[in-house]
Amino acid sequence: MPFMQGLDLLRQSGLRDTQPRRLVLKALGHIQKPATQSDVHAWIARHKGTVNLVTIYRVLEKFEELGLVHRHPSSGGLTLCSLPHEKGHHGFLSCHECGHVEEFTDSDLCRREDLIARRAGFRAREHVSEIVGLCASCQ
Amino acid sequence: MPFMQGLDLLRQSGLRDTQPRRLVLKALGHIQKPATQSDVHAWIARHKGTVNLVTIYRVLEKFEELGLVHRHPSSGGLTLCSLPHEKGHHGFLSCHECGHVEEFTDSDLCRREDLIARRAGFRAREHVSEIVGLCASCQ
DNA sequence: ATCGTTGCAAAACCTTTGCACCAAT
DNA sequence: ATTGGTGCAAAGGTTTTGCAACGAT
Repeated sequence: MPFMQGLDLLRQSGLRDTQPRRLVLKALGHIQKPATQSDVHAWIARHKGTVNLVTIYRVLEKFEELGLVHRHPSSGGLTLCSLPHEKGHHGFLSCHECGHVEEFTDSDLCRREDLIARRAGFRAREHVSEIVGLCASCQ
Repeated sequence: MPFMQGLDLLRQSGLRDTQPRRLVLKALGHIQKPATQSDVHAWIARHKGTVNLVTIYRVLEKFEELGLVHRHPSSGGLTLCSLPHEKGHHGFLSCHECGHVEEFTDSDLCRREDLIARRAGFRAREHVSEIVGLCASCQ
């Protein structure tokens, strides 16, 4: 149950443990692909739950602030963070066939990016990176 | 005139050379930051031009297909491609202070990304990368 | 003359806001 | 009891669509 971590994280952040938040967490945990607010809404409805779409916007906004949910560069969709304890920059691997997404961290990649920035006179603050391709089971 | 390349590219692609397309190209060439369709529309209006917003959506859609315009990962804004001849993956450096954007290519970064993908069982097809920080003149 | 492009109006969508009520602490 | 969270209705904004007219070749 990867999404049980979410509830702990909520409490730690002083947020209340409510039904809508639990359901959104559960939905994201099952969908396992970048999803829109509307996808989450539909998933919950399909599973006999009821959460107002506006609430889903607000819940996901909070989750994103907490770093519990990430927004994907290319699709704009949202997913549960799968590496909630790893420090540093999180990159994404996305399968363009089945939509499967994995996160990764790689310090060599980070260092390289910092170097590129420095050479251009930039002081890097954050990185965004996504690798799109075919996952193991889609090849 | 970096955006004069655009007209050539249009002809090469068999597209017609029209006033709206010229104006959009000119606007992007001057704005030099990630811009929305509405930003481009406003720029043109401010410079005594008239292009319907719907047309701007359609023009930019075409430009993006041609690779003449890029969409930025973090902001979603559009910019003229500044490295239209460089082969391979284009990454972005963006300044979060002034909005200035530069593109870069870096084969070491690409190789590293391919390696990360391979280790996860992915076959990489395309990369998205953006480095957000402070540009030289904003530090 | 042909057919790609554009403008207009409207529809369809997506996201945000205000406010009253509800519920977790 | 307090205060954060939620639902509802409505507003605001963005993007898309259909169709007739226009204009580049």
